[in-house]
Amino acid sequence: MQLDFSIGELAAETGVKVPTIRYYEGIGLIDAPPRTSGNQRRYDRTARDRLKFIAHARAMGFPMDSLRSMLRIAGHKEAPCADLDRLVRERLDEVDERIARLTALRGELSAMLESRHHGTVGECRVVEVLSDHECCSTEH
Amino acid sequence: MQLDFSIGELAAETGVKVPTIRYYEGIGLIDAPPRTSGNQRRYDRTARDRLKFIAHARAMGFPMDSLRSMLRIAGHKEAPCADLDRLVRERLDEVDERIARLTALRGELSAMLESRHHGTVGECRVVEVLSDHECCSTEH
DNA sequence: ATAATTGCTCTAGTCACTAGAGGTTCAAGC
DNA sequence: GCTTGAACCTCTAGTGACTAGAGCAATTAT
Repeated sequence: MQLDFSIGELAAETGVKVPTIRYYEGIGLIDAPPRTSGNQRRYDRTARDRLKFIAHARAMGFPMDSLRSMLRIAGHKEAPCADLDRLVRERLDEVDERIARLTALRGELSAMLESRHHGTVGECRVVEVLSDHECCSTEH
Repeated sequence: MQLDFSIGELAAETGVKVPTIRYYEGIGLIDAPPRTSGNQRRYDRTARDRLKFIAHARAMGFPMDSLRSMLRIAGHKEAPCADLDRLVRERLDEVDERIARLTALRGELSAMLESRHHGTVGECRVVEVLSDHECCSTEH
């Protein structure tokens, strides 16, 4: 439990910005670390790992809520993995759905570009398509 | 140019909520419509189409900035389509990239689920993977 | 004519940060 | 040991794109 990192070093290690680290502490996502006699934060490796976990999960698009759940679960090392698995699976489903929606959108966008128009905005299919949801083949 | 819709009717027609319509007016995304003698907003079909355009483009994930550009361009009916095309093409590229990133993420998530663990969080690969970016095959 | 609904403006709240002011502490060089 | 400059501290306020609520006025239906 050595007190190794200043907040700046922690930021450099994890890629999370200094004010964001303080913000995370403020909202209770990470614990308040011990301080030096001069009131500066000092973090240990455990804190660093926890912040890496957070940074990575955020980068993967996990919402803040899921993060809190995951952190809570990850704290109970003897607990069953099922809950954690469920969160990951939910996220996986979300990702699948977003891929599907984006793929549909992709089709729409490229159809817009392909439909030849007469060179002026007035006759342009892009405007038309964007104004009229009915002409889309898919939902979004 | 008949004055047909109250703000509530416009909301019902377009799917954009009433306060959001007022917000759009406030930030100058749509024009301030004429008012009744009692100071209520009355919209015509042109305004409705414009709002539909906005709603649809937003639903397709166009950022607010692109929206403003598109609206500006769409207003000049005699202008060439090239600028509008460029916006759509940019968006298409963005969508392609997001699909690629999500697909990579999908792989990571399902790999997490597949790697068999021993039933407790302590040995769980999910925690490990989330803590350690190095073990990822891709960037996010 | 009255009641219910819808509308009006204005302020403030949300989330996840980010920026800045104004002041203190730490680490390095001399 | 002292000084300098970078990094740290707290606090307030701002961001974008809305959303919620208060308190009041207008419209619409009965």
